[in-house]
Amino acid sequence: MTLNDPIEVTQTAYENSCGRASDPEVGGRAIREVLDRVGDKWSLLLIATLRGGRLRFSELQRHIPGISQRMLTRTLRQLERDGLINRTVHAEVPPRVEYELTQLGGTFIAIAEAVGQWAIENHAAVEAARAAYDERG
Amino acid sequence: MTLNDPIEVTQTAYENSCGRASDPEVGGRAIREVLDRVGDKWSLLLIATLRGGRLRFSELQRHIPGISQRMLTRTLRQLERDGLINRTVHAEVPPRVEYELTQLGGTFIAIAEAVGQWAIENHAAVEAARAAYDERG
DNA sequence: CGGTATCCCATCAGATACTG
DNA sequence: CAGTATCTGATGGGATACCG
Repeated sequence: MTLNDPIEVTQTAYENSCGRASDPEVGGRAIREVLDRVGDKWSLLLIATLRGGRLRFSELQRHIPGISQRMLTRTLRQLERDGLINRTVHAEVPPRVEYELTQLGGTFIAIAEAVGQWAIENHAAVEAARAAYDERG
Repeated sequence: MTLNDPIEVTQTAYENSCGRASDPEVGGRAIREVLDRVGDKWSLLLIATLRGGRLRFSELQRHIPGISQRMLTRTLRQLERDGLINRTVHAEVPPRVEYELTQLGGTFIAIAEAVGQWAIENHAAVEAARAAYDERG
């Protein structure tokens, strides 16, 4: 499979990726690979926030309430290392640093969309399930 | 939703979910809610593994190499509490316990598919980006 | 078979202080 | 402005032993 293949989720591709196919470990590793990359507390949110275009450090901090300076820096560095975002330092005083999704990072937006969408549609059901479970003890 | 439906996300729904809309915090919470639920090391993999139908505890353990008994139990309990899987205890000796996706859990399969698919298509590019980043220092 | 209970360590992540 | 450095408590998760 090449990088230029269209993104379409075929049954075969899924079987290869999710643990019931001939080699169950392939899918397990694939899923955990991507989770190790963007399954943390802030990565997905950062990708989603950068969807609209480049933003500078302080703008990201404002767009993502609750993130600490330390975690913003760390998450940005990790995403940069993984090739999902670009970091541009402008030689000015005061310094200006801008971040934007790479093309590779852009391919992940569909995932972020799907996750956000699922949350909106189903969080009420999950809350209800929790309440029921906790009440039963 | 059936398993073969494409993942379709409307622009409006996305804007509501990903931090550039009128209330940025809504999307942030939505995404982190679902990540807190299935963003851990094993949940998504478990959901993917249960896609093909009900499995008992020991079968799950065999299907997911590397998971400890403790983490399998913990993850199953959490997913059960959140209403994503059902746990059925058969009153037999020796005991038999089976797990299966609920309807709500089934709606999450599309996410698992998308994540697995993305990993397969892009993990080579990510590896290359990492190597390049690390070489530059 | 399908779990619990306990111990232990690595990593995560917030707070705070400092810097080019 | 955009970080780095350090400290600290919280959480994650494996290993092991035991149980109904």
